[in-house]
Amino acid sequence: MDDELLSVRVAELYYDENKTQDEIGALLGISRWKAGRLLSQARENGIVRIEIVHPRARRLTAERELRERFGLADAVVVPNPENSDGVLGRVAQAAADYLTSLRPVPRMLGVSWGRTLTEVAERLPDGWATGVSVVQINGGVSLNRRPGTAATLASTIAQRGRGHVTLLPSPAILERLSTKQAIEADRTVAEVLARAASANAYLFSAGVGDEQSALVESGYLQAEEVQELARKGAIGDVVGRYIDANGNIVDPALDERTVGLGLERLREAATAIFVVAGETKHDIARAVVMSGLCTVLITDESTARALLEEI
Amino acid sequence: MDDELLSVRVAELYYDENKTQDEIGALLGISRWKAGRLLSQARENGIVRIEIVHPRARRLTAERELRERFGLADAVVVPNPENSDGVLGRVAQAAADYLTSLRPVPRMLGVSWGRTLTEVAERLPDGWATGVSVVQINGGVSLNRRPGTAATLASTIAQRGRGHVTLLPSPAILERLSTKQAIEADRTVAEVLARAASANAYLFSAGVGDEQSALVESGYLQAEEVQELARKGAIGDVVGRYIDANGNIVDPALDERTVGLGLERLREAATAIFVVAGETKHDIARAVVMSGLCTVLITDESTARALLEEI
DNA sequence: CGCGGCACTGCTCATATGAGCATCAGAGCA
DNA sequence: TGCTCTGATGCTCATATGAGCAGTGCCGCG
Repeated sequence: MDDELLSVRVAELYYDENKTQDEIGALLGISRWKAGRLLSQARENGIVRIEIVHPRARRLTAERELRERFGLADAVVVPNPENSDGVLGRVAQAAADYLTSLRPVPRMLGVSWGRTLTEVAERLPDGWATGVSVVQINGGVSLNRRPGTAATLASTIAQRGRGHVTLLPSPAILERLSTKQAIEADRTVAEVLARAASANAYLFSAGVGDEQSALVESGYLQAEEVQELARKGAIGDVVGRYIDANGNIVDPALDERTVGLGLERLREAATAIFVVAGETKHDIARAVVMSGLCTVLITDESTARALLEEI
Repeated sequence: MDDELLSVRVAELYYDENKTQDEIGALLGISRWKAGRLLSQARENGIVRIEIVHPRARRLTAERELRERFGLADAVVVPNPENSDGVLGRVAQAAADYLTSLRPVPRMLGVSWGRTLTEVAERLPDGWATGVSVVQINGGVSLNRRPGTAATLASTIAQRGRGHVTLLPSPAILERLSTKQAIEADRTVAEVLARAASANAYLFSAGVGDEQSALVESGYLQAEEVQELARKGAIGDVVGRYIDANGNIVDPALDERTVGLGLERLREAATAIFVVAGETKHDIARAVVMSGLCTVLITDESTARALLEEI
């Protein structure tokens, strides 16, 4: 009987029959230590596969690699479910879990909006914090076709955290620079922006630069404008601002007309939690992570692998 | 954080990060014992799945149940491969392994023939035994369309076991009873049959009672005859003899014309190794096992499950 | 209000396990 | 043949683990 087969036998007796290595040794006519060594071999060679099957399980090895590779403060990676839908839910759940156990508890939390963050908000348990101030970090009131999502999301997070919300009463992108400057000068808006800049933690996601983008759906941009941005190298948007693969603003003029927290503030934040899920967002995720826009990454395994597979 | 989620975290740290339960306790702010308990829970609830992936792995739990349920001396169950072909190979490999490690080494081994046993013979390692006498237990020389398989199989087993083979020089089934009696009376045949009856171990498989049966393919029976047998309740054949679900001979007249070891000899044998694989053979496997035709069963997991699922 | 039952906790102690080390057998070579 | 090197073996000992037990707090019930 060759060594590999013996490994298999030992592994079977140990894991399926839960015998002790001593018993296994006696049974197979080998010493206790040989049994132990064969067992380690079996684990190393992948003959024994140990898997943690649970929607809220994580991939700690990938997390460690991400932290090291990109200098992140933290990373959370959840396994992809069998059928690819449900990823968003899992990642959102992980983000909710992360927020809940985040220490120190953030006093002021800046949030952006979008489908991903809505899912996160819905999964936050009641009482996830006590007395958190939530502030919107980019505009989006009223023009949204599904009205109120942006506001609802932020206020849900605040309510469940036993705190209050400050909404940013402004469109995300304005048509004219002068209007943008005017609205920014307005005291109510200026105050919100100041609060946003002073938050000690941020929670945001990112959009892909295509026609299904939330900014297009909400009417802030035309499909053609997005196509033009893509031609200029845009791969997606973060808090309403389009960036290229290096994390740079693609169209400074457009960016000037965009109301909300600047990317430089995000880059210097102590805690910037980036939540991203799904095959379509691999590229924008890479841009965000590589250009230092976040300190914490929460994502799915397939995205994590894509990030780590880089040479 | 609820208990289930905590279990998941503990399992991750224990199995993915191989930390000790002590470390995990410190990390999650629980006692070492609580960590241990959560780990057992995780295993019990199936959150942790430990699998042994190897073509030669076995299913020891099923084996134990089979032994207990059917009073077998031994049972070997191999996992079904992903794609259903390859089962026969795995089971044959298991049978070869079993024979190789069988103690006491059989001095005289009675073998039947068929595709399954051919596969077994091919997988026996050179030198699997030293000086084994192999004897055919049912007829089949010459009429076989793939000539020599039956003989080759037996002599391969003998050669690799450093022994010699005794072939049964007779058709499996004769057209007339008188011919059968005459050939049985012939000294060369009678001697072989006597040797067959005196073997201390048997190795055999079974055929399903349909038109693709080896007995039909070899020309011993017509398709119509098999259909007629099926109408009478036959579910398959063992060493050339057709039996019903209870293990009884279906057609005594036909059985009288069949040359080879009787089933009653098989039933009283100290070691009768039955090798069977594949979905189509579940019924015949059940008949053989339930009617005590074998003392050792070697099969695949799906067949084992079918046998055990009985009420 | 007091009591028994029950689940859960953290302990003690026996046992199982892995790391590190001395020993040994066999291959390769002078 | 005798030598050295290498890889495997079985040991000692420190550590990790699980079984069983006593203490604790909570619940429902009289």
